[in-house]
Amino acid sequence: MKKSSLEDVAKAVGVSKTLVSMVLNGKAGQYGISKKTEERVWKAVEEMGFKPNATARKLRTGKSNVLGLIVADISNPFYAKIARSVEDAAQKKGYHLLICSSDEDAKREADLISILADQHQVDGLIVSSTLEDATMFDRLYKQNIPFLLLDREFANEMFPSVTVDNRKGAEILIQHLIDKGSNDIGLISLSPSHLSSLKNRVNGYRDALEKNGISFKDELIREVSFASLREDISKEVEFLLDKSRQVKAIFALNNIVALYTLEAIHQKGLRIPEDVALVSFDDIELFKFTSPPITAISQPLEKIGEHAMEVLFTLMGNKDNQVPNNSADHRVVLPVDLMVRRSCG
Amino acid sequence: MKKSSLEDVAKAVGVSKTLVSMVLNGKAGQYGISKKTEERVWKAVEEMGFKPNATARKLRTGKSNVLGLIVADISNPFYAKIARSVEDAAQKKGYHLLICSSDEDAKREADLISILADQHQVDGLIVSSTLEDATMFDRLYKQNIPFLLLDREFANEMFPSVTVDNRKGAEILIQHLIDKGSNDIGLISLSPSHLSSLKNRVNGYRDALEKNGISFKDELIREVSFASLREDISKEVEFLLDKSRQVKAIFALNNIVALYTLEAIHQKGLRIPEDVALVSFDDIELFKFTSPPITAISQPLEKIGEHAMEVLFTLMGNKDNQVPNNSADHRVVLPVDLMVRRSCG
DNA sequence: TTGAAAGCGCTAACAA
DNA sequence: TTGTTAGCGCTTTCAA
Repeated sequence: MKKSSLEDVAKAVGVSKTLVSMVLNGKAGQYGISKKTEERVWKAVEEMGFKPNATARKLRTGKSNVLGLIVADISNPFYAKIARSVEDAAQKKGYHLLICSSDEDAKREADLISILADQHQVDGLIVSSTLEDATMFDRLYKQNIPFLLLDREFANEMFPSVTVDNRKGAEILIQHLIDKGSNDIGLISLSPSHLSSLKNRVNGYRDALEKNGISFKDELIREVSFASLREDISKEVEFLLDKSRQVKAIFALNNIVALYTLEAIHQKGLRIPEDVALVSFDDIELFKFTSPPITAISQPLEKIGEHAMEVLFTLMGNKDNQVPNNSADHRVVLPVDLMVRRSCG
Repeated sequence: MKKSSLEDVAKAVGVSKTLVSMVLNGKAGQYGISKKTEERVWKAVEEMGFKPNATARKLRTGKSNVLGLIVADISNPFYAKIARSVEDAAQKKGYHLLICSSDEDAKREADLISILADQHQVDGLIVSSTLEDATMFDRLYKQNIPFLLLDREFANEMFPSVTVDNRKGAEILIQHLIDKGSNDIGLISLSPSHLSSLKNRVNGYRDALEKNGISFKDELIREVSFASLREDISKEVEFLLDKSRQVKAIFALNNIVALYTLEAIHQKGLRIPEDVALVSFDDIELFKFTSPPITAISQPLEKIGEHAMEVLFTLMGNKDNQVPNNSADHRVVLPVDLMVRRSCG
């Protein structure tokens, strides 16, 4: 069974391809095509089960209704939720998503960006970037390819982005710990630690200490590697919870770190929150079910997708007109919520 | 900055588009292009940062290196893991994935299949289908579009598929419960219950009872709706754990059901496993961290992706030759593992 | 060893 | 109110 083309439909109806194309694109009125002809076209389209070839259309118009989404790891529930949120928002506008995982690998991410932008020529690109320098995005900008940074941004650049208020979130979280009586709070970060989201969380941590007149101790900030999370975290938990340090609470900088930290604490035979409190950024479903449930900062995931699409949509409409990509309108920072559970008393 | 085309490269080197195309596709040797010319072409390609336009290529050759993946919900960690597994396997062969969620909605799934197959004309389609009848896939078969069913299949059809041994898995799981002393075992299924994976799990449950001479009680099989899981499950847990029924264990048919069941049991103030045991199909990371950790059947997720790509790859190579889609070689059933944790004593 | 030309299926400018 | 034609960027005959 061969797929039918515009030409087949045109022949069947006895009109030109042009006319069929016009009807299909809802321009029958605009071109003053007679109602009767239009109906005959629709009927044939229906009967033949004709579906316009998106590839040909893309080649001609430059529009494919496909967007690229690059995240660190689609199997991380946090990104999976974000992806779903973006998918839903995109779907409402008739777009679909090419989803790729970069594994926080700069080379891989750069490759993916190039493949999606240069080869597949997606209409727009949404990236939760692991890159440290912005040249890749400068290039996209110069190439006039609409793109949007998600979750992470670049310090000195004004690229369009949708992020959450990481700094404020961390501050609220730490303030909560302090209110609960913890003063010596360990922090477990992870590399690549240049990520804006992580940096801002550390800043929020410092803000909270400062506001409460607690002195900042460099040695309480630990960093583990993405490649060897489990072992590193076990070691750092050991380090932080050494009696000499009097650490009574640990701030895990993201959901995965929180999980391994929880595991490490359990393995040491310590109780949460009696022996040590635990809080995390990136609230995930799982945190409701752990023992004990973990207090965390929750991000407005549905909003993230909605805003992402809204901004990107604007950008895509503005491909070659005056509104510059670096307009402040194109930088959205969403508020976060503190989810209080039982992991800090 | 405009993207460069084959023509630009050709002009820069002073040769024809044909030649550049040949070089780019690694056919320089095959056509006897001189080493010197080839080098000049590569140099120009490099300098100009030329990337072949995948859309144009697709239009000409029919190949896009894009596959479609349709799952119920990409934010369900089970599907997220599967997606990642497929992504990795696909990536190794140079393919990327258009990922869509159907929300177990038949209409939506059918639409997605049509959009991916007919409009975007993906090279292949991987579907974890929620459909009850197979006409959609009959159509794909007739259209010669390579596709593969994942996780779920159709009872009387021999479509290519990669599934796990749901029946055996459920049997092992229930046997484990019986060994631990449970005889009256409730089962919480969910609609759409026509899914082969779910049906087979119920069959496995019956197999185990039968082998142990335990009489099957219809009223112990409960079904909840995908749309109102939480409330339904709360009700069914209430029903099953009513004293009159003496149910000492509950089998949750998938991961989401398990979570809500866990929640419902906790809310009733009952202890697991002392008051009631709980087991689940679909092992997910989370089950290691719940209180108590949940005994479950684990599926070989990486293998699923690998086999999926292997089968699909064969199919794609066989688009129009003799090997029929319904060859037994194209139906893979993978074994599963019992992960014993603390939720059944 | 290389090039010219046709054509994949569509849309849009222009003509009628 | 409808049709003709060119061309998006590529690959692939066929010819030289």
